[in-house]
Amino acid sequence: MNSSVEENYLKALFMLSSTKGEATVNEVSRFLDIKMPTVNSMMKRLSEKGLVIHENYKPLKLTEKGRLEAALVVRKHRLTEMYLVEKMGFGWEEVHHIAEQIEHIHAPEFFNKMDELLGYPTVDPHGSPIPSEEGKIVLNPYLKLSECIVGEQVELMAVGQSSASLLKYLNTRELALGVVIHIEEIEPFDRSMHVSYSGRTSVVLTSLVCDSLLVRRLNEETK
Amino acid sequence: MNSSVEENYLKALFMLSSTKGEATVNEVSRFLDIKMPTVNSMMKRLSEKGLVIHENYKPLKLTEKGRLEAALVVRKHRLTEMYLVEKMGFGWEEVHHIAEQIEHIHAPEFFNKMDELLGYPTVDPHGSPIPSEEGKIVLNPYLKLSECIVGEQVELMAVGQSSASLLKYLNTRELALGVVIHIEEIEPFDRSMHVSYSGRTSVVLTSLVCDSLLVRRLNEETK
DNA sequence: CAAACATATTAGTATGGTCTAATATTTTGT
DNA sequence: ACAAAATATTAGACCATACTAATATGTTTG
Repeated sequence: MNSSVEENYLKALFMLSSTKGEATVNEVSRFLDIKMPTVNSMMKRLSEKGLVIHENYKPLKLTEKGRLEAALVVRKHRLTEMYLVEKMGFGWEEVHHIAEQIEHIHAPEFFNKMDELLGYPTVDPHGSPIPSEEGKIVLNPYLKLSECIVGEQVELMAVGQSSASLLKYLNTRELALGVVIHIEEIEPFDRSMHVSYSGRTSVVLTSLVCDSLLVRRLNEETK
Repeated sequence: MNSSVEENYLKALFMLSSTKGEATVNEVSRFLDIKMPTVNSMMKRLSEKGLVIHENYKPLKLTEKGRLEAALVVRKHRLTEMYLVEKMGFGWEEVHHIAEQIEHIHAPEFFNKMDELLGYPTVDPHGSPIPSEEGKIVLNPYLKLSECIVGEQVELMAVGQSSASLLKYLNTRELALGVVIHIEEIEPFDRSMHVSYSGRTSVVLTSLVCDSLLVRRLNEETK
């Protein structure tokens, strides 16, 4: 059984290495705000436990076992966040620090119950996938709005980063999750979009906003 | 801020000293299954933090501050148990070990939300009071069924100790929380009771069972 | 009341998880 | 390619939380 501290290192490594498949001691150190020697010795321990591959002066990698255990922590975190928002009525900005603690609870039945009550979601409202109990994750579930082209119809599924200001911005424009957006026009020089949705037409979204909105295509071929 | 380990010592002391107002190092040691010297040095620390009164070779007492912080841990534990049962559908036997972990989460808003969703309960189904946010507890909320007299009508509010066998026993007799029990007769020689409820009459409950059932009087004077 | 027993304390050790300072290695820039 | 900078590692310290062994105090009982 891993301690919550060990779980935090695994989770950090999981997230930092998600693209390149590896991460450095320095990156983990900055991410967790823990000094490098501490990270170093912890990585030695995790390596002895068979969770991390750590050769001197080389980047860190998770073993398959380490990847699984890290994914389960991420699963617990994201399920908790969704549960707090969907079932208890918290706002998205309030739940992170609670989930950071609850993710270390050792009680699979507790998280499986949340999963059940939430209807087995595979992604959270930030577009981040929720790993399954087996550590599986759906990949690239959503698309950025900015990657779409003129004429497409898409459904708003999640927001990439939910700053208070962005959420407020979306609110004032009645852009809620689930809204169907039709792309009318894209300005080539600044990549801003003219879109219509819910009766509104020619709403302009800057490229910054379009980069933050995660959508699903609704065209015929995707069905 | 107290660590979860410190919180466990405070909670132990709170529960062990609830009747006499004090407890010994030995009692805490047995209760937590931690060796006496460890308890001793921890009590020294808690004493320095102003949470415990500890004079050499004397019993331990909580200070007012210590009592409050302990009560808040108990509050978190009992609210969590109730929430898991009432809102998530767990059975009473499953929730203790989950609550033992969640009680150490530092997030008042989380527990206050549970409290709100539960309708601000003051006692849990074992008849144990749930301390308020200010550490206040209702005293002697319920009565044992065995303390009642012939002719009284009472409502089953809680069970003193919920062993699997007792719960099963109650189940087979359709004795659920909220059932109104009428006391028909008490056998003087073994203190067993003949009671009626929900259409059943002359059901015999042994004194052992009557000691475990916590009830509330329904007679006129109590209103 | 004194011996035996239970309880409490002190002293010393270990491990997990953190730090700083010193040193080693790798990467970067001229 | 070499010096400087960035990164990584080792060594040594500290605190929290546990332990065992040894000792001290308090309680019970013949």
